[in-house]
Amino acid sequence: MKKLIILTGPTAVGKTKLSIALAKAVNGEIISADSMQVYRHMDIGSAKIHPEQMQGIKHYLVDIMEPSEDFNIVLFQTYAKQAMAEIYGKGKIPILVGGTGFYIQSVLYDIDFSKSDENPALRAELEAVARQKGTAYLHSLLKECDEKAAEEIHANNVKRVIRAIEYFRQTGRKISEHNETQRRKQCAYDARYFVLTDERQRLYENIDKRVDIMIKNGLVDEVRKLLAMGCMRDSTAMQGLGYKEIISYLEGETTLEEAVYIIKRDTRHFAKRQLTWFRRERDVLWLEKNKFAYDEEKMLNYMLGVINNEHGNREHL
RNA sequence: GGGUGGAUUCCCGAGUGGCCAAAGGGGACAGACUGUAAAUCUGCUGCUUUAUGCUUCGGUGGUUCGAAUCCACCUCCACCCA
Repeated sequence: MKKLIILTGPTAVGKTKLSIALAKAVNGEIISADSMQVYRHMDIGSAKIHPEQMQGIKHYLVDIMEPSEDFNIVLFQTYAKQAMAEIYGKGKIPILVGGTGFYIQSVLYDIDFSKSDENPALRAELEAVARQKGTAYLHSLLKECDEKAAEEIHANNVKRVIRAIEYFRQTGRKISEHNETQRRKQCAYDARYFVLTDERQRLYENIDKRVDIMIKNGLVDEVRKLLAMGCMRDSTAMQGLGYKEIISYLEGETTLEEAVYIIKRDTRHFAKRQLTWFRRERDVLWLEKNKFAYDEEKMLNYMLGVINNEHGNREHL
């Protein structure tokens, strides 16, 4: 099995910095697993790595889309696999770095997304149904075609209810069964899955600080330019933290102060959700910064030890 | 100095005699997630031995079978008049 290193963790924990040192130490190249850094012109708000910071380490899946295009997990998986093939071809190790846990999972377990395309017309139709007849009614439609999915998905979670219905209408199969199969998949690589974390309070403080810096660095201007470029408010890219809130401000719906408060708060919520995701993942190696005295070299040494161990993650758990 | 309005659980805020451990929102905490995932959604939030239990609605005392709700005094805050 091929070696794959994953370095993830909640937003603002310090993944980027550590990833460069790691890539240098293992002769690796970095594939960004980040749903927002794929977009060009979204540098400040996505906390994108600067080219100088890369220190010659090649990065994949950064700046590959226009904000007007919709990125998604299937594209991610496709491109990431291509990048990995390229990296293995060079005899190097791919390092997946980024906070989008779902993206990481799609590669690690090679989740199968091939059977069902998204169908914008159907989605729009079902959204209209939800609006006109209510979420309970929409949910009852799901119950008719996939009872198990209906049990698992809360009626209020309209997006997921719609996807489940869409899946059934397009493939004639139940998404609940598909999910069940995918869940049982074994890891496709000889992987080391590191999750960098810090004490909750420190993490939150860093988030607040980072948002202030983003504003200072011109986030508002960045968003203004994106809008001038014709970016639509409801595009996937503009759902990113820091973008949708600044748009609200620019549209006069909130003050800048309120927007900043909301960005900070929602980023904290996001970090919490990331942590919940990683806790649930199997075979994860937690890198708690305080246990390494916040010393990057100590963390790196530990990681190298794990990486060079033939037995992989399990031996260390 | 005089007058009026206010003080509610971590915060904001509803509650004007029993159905109130107290609506709603926020935060915090926990969780779900398999083609929008920085999205979307859920749960929970006084204490405990979980009960016709205990403590809580600025403080003290009172009225009442019963008070966050009524009365008296006190403390603090806001505004108005001097």
